[in-house]
Amino acid sequence: MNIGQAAQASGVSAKMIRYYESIGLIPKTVRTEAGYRVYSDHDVHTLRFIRRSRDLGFSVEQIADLVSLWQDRERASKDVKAIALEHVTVLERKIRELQEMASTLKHLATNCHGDTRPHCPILEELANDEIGQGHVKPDAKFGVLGKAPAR
Amino acid sequence: MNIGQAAQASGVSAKMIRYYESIGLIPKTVRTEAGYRVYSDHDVHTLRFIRRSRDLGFSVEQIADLVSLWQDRERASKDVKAIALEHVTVLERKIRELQEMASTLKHLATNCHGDTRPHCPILEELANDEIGQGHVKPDAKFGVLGKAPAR
DNA sequence: CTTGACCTTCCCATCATTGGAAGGACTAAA
DNA sequence: TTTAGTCCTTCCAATGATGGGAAGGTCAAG
Repeated sequence: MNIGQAAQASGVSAKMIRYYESIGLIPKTVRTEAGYRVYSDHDVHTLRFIRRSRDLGFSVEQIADLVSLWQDRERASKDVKAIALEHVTVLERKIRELQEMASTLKHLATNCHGDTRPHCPILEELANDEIGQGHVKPDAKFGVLGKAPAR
Repeated sequence: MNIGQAAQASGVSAKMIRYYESIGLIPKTVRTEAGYRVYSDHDVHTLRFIRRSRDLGFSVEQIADLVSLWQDRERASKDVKAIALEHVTVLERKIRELQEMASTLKHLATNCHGDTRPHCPILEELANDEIGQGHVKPDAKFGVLGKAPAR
């Protein structure tokens, strides 16, 4: 099957399939004489594995590890579990950061009349020189809201 | 004061100050004869406002709106509140997505022995062809974990 | 043989941020 | 005064995962 059909069947866009190939996450496929990439059901199975890993928020780097463990029949399940739990830790830290932002904002918004007058505690708080550098302090490796898988 | 001191005082890196200037979030500063940017306490105040907005996860675009409302003495507080609440909505959706990922992973990890044997429910689930396209389905505009403010 | 849907590669944009190179400016000490 | 070191300037590139689009080749149906 061609790349478009593999994309359809796996839920990974053709663009991303080519990208995954280019970075070595998936091996280079067989090509037709005309240069078209050809995919097997097995390839689609792998792409689905990758897509579900993405859906769970794993990075491409982690997915590479997961795929190689998946294909290794001698693997130790603790190696997989370690990746998963490490990721859970990151997710939970992110969740806490976002929750702190949301609760701060909700609190401020609660105290804001939201009418046509200019007085606004939200702006006052943002302009408050008393609050130090850190406060919530997003972690060094990951930001606030990222860019999109966007299927 | 020079850009380095303004960076120190505001918690916004010199790099970012130049960037914010280049995109018009802050106005161009006065320069010394040698071309050095010069900042006042007022400028630092604005930079702190911006930094705190970033800490709360607002996008640069939203911050531009907030800054202009902040500087507008005729503003209506409802305009500020609307931006804040819109952002809360986004944050909360993001939180739910991450929570779903984390709980799925924790559940899978619980069922994984995590020993030296190869059997692993985590990989089995990732490889499970029964699960459809969407399932958790990260939203279209924002991804899983983004890049960093990283102070 | 044409049309339209597919495929190819290549480059660009996103978002906020960091890193670094090349070169000029300033400051303190020798 | 020279020199070392730190600061500043601009410009270019990379990050991560993805989409958009152009220019051009291929294929199947009509």
